[in-house]
Amino acid sequence: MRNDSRLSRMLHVLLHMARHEGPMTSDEIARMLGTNAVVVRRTMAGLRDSGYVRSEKGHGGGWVIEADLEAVSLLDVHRAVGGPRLFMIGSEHPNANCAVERVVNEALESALNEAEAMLVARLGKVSLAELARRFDQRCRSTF
Amino acid sequence: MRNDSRLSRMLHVLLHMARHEGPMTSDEIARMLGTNAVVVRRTMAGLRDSGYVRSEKGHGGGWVIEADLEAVSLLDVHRAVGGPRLFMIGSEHPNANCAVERVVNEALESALNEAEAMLVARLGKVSLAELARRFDQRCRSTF
DNA sequence: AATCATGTAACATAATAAGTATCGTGACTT
DNA sequence: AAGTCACGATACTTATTATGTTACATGATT
Repeated sequence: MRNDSRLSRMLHVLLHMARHEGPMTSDEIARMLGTNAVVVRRTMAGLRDSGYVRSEKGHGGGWVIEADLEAVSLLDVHRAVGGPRLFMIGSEHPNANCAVERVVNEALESALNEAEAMLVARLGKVSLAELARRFDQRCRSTF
Repeated sequence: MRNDSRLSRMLHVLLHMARHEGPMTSDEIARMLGTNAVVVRRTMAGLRDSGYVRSEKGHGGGWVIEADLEAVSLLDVHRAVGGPRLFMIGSEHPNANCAVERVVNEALESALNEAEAMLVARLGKVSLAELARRFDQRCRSTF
């Protein structure tokens, strides 16, 4: 698999739901994302457990957004979908016996931790509402 | 596979070689890393192509470090081993048709690019010599 | 000539997101 | 009450990529 695109996909879905009246079915969402309804349900389950969306069965059922757009950040969504590991690179043996290895790993992990802290801060600062506003602005500016 | 540990491993090896007289065989290195000689050759090939190490066949052969420790940064080594992708997360469809998707992906990629720039800058600022000095200091400080 | 060490190719393994098929369950419609 | 719709859950498959492993060829040294 090339990339973990769960965060990207879920943000895409949440913003659509925010501008959509009534529930959206997993099938509709799947077509939107170019994937499968089962994948949608699987990924949205995390959002449901976090209370950002609600799901309803039966006729007229589907997914409804419940989140306060101002209160939910991209970081919140990242965590809701499982908060996967961010970096591809790293070290085996975090606590190595070899002194050389320890020096190397401390240098690497320090750099990685700093980058992760920045990324987390950055994602935590942007709300769903902010993204929605950017979308609205972009739409208006085409006139 | 959990993590791409090629950078970590190669730094570990380079620092050992910097403190080691004469060539080290792939087998010695493999035992040091807890892996296989073929994996060592495969990974070290990148360092050889970048001119950081030299390999010699036959009796008394093996790997010799050639890098100027002051001139080679962790970033250089990262690139020499293939410069793999740094982040696990990202978006499919960098240039989506959907305006919502574009807004989402721009926000994500902006944050990722910023974190990547910081990480690259951080790795580019540390030289092999600096790591070697840290190692030497740590050894001295145990007396 | 024998031995040692690298170079290379081919194949296996592990981890994980994603894709797919299937069946169960609850809810709404008629 | 029956039928349909949509989610829930399970199981299996696929794709990707670093890593592990086996085997053999090539070149250098003794």
